[in-house]
Amino acid sequence: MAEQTRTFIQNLLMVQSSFRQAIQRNLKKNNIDLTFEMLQIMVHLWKKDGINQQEIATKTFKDKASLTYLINNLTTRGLVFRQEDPIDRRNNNIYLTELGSEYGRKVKPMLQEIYKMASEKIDSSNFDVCINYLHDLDNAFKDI
Amino acid sequence: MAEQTRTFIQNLLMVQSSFRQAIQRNLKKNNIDLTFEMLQIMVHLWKKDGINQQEIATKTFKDKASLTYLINNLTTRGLVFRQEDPIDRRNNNIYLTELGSEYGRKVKPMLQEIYKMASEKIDSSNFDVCINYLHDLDNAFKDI
DNA sequence: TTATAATAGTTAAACCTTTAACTATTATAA
DNA sequence: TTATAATAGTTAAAGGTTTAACTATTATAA
Repeated sequence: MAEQTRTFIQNLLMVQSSFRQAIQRNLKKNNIDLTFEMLQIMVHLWKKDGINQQEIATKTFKDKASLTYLINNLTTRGLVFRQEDPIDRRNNNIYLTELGSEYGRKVKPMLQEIYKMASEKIDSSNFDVCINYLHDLDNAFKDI
Repeated sequence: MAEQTRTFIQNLLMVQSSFRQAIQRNLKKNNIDLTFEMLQIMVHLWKKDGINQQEIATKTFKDKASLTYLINNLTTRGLVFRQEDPIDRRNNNIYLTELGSEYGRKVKPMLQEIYKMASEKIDSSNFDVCINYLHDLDNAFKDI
């Protein structure tokens, strides 16, 4: 029923906002000079660097033009650098600097703690149902 | 468990992105010159105008500074106007213009159709569980 | 092989968000 | 009553997003 979907989206945007604020608040509290968006990029690079901008864009649901901007900003801060892929010269592979890796050792535990604290207030038995709900919505919107 | 929450947030951001794109796509298809953000404001005004900027900000999970910007933009397009509240002169009450109301008669059915189409692909029996999941997450992040 | 299409990235312009400092107004407590 | 706090809104600066047009490179099909 349409009104349920409307309500769900409303609440989804609410969570997106409170999540964002929680992240920003904790970055600040820990004196970490990163924006929410930069962090989104870095999280993926801490898992695996040397991936190109388009891959990062896809993983973070961002536009490739946003990636140009964000990678510029992260480069300026000395956290990452671009390296042209010798096999396919259209690609810029993005690598962490030593400083970029170091940030990870500080920030990843902070993130883990945030997720852990949130998890303790959630009834995890509903996880699968809720993830499916999100997937169904995502597929629906992609076709509309 | 923390990894579930991490996954949920990831998927939530995915849905937020596909929802946004669906809205933008359909606005464009129907030649409606509104951004996603302007639409968020207008949706609330079509329900009830004469509310102040802070109320709109709260309802849309936006900052009051964003509202100043967005109301300026909507005013420029001739869709709304500000009116100082005579009872509490700190407030700007926002009213629809005739053009703003007219937009609603075109855009509201489009939105309703989007929600309706999405709803048809969702198992609505899980709605309550999923809304509660969102509320729990929201409360958790507000405390972190 | 060569023309064409697809892909990765950049740029510029317009738009939106966030933060902090600021003004104006109203509420509250000593 | 008056000083103080709280609330609504604005502003400026820095940052992020979106779109379309663009370049460079690689893949594909005639």
